[in-house]
Amino acid sequence: MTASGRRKFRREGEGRRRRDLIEATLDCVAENGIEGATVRAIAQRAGVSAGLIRHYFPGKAELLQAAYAAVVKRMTDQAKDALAARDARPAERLAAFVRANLGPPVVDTQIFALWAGFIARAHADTALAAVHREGYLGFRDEVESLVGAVLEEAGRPADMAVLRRHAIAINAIIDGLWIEGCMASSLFDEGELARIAIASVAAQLGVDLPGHEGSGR
Amino acid sequence: MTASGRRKFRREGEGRRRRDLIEATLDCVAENGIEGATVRAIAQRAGVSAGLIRHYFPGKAELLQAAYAAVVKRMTDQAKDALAARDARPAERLAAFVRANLGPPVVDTQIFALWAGFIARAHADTALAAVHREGYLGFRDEVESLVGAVLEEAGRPADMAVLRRHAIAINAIIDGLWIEGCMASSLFDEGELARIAIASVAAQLGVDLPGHEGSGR
DNA sequence: CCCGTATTTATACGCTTGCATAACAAGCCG
DNA sequence: CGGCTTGTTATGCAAGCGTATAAATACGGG
Repeated sequence: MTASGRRKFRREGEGRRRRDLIEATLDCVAENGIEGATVRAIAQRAGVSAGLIRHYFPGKAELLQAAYAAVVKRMTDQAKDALAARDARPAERLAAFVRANLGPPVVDTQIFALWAGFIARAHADTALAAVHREGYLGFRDEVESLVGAVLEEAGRPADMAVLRRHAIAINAIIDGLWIEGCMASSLFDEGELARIAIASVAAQLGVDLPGHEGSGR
Repeated sequence: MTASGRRKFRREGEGRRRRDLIEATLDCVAENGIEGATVRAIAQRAGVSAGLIRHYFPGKAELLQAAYAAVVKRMTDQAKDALAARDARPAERLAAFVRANLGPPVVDTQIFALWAGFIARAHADTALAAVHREGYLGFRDEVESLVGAVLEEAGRPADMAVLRRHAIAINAIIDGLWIEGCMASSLFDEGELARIAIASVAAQLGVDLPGHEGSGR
């Protein structure tokens, strides 16, 4: 008898392993904060030994960066899906965009925990900050171009400066409501955040948007 | 020769020491994130030995709670000062409130770093979460009562539900702009955030507020 | 079928962390 | 001015961290 206590294992492709490790990292961060994402905890959740992490990532820092990039991608993809789905009127697309960002898949305790954990760390970690900035600017550009189309449709085309201010404000509304929703989801009815946001955006732009009370119902 | 390498020290009152330790904790968190706030780092910055912390706080967790409570107090006090200063028209008070929350003392990298660090941890630490919730609800109540007064002045008193929705939206605008300002202050001119917020709030409520472009200048 | 290689595990190392403890000294009270 | 209280320091400890390294295993190509 060999008495070999060594674990059996299967070899996996690099892509698969990296994905699993990132997913395990996100689970750990969501559950116990970023400080709960230790190398050992991540490895255990991924079902591998701790040393394997350093076979696929130069260090823990790089794994965290990859994990945060995955979070950013998940959030922005959700929003962009909402845009691709409708190629209808600009006002409808803007409303759908707002709704997508304040609905169940994005407004989520776990995603917020990830966001908060990484945002906090981004202050001391310039690499994480870069990942964040990239995703953020993409989001804001999206809002700006949507607003431009909506105002054009309404016959009130706006110059760049006005457009920029609208985008900043609308972005703030979405962000603010998203945070409130994530941190105290029990305080809001289903769809309430989206309705508040759409009404607020409509007031901001001085247009009617499908889905809020002043829109013909 | 005694060869005593032991440090000289002065005895201080309890209040003073606790305040210094909290201040040192905030400095550490702001500088290196919450993970940079180790017992030893805090003690060094406070100019005392590490063991003293446990003489004034049961453990590190309680020190962090006290520090976060100090942050919350600092932020809300700033805003409430803006209210006390003017007992003029409700519209002016609301504008001052918004401006106070989006000006230099509150919009600040360091305060944001503190906020982000604690918010992230609040997900796994129920005591911190309680501290946060308390400060947050106070803020929102303030907004709600201000909005009520403004609408009353405008001759359009609103029922509770409408008031609540307005407060949620306005709170979101302030929060969102605050975050944007803290994270990318270089992207905004001086006072720009406050101007955008006031314009947005004015549009939201359908009233004129002192300090935005449609207000008679 | 066996060898070679790349994946994976296991173990150990150095460091830092929060916390406990005991020695020490500052300042008050008699 | 000497003793006592207690604020304060210094030292040590066990646990946990990220990382380095070498052994062991899976699995494809000869």
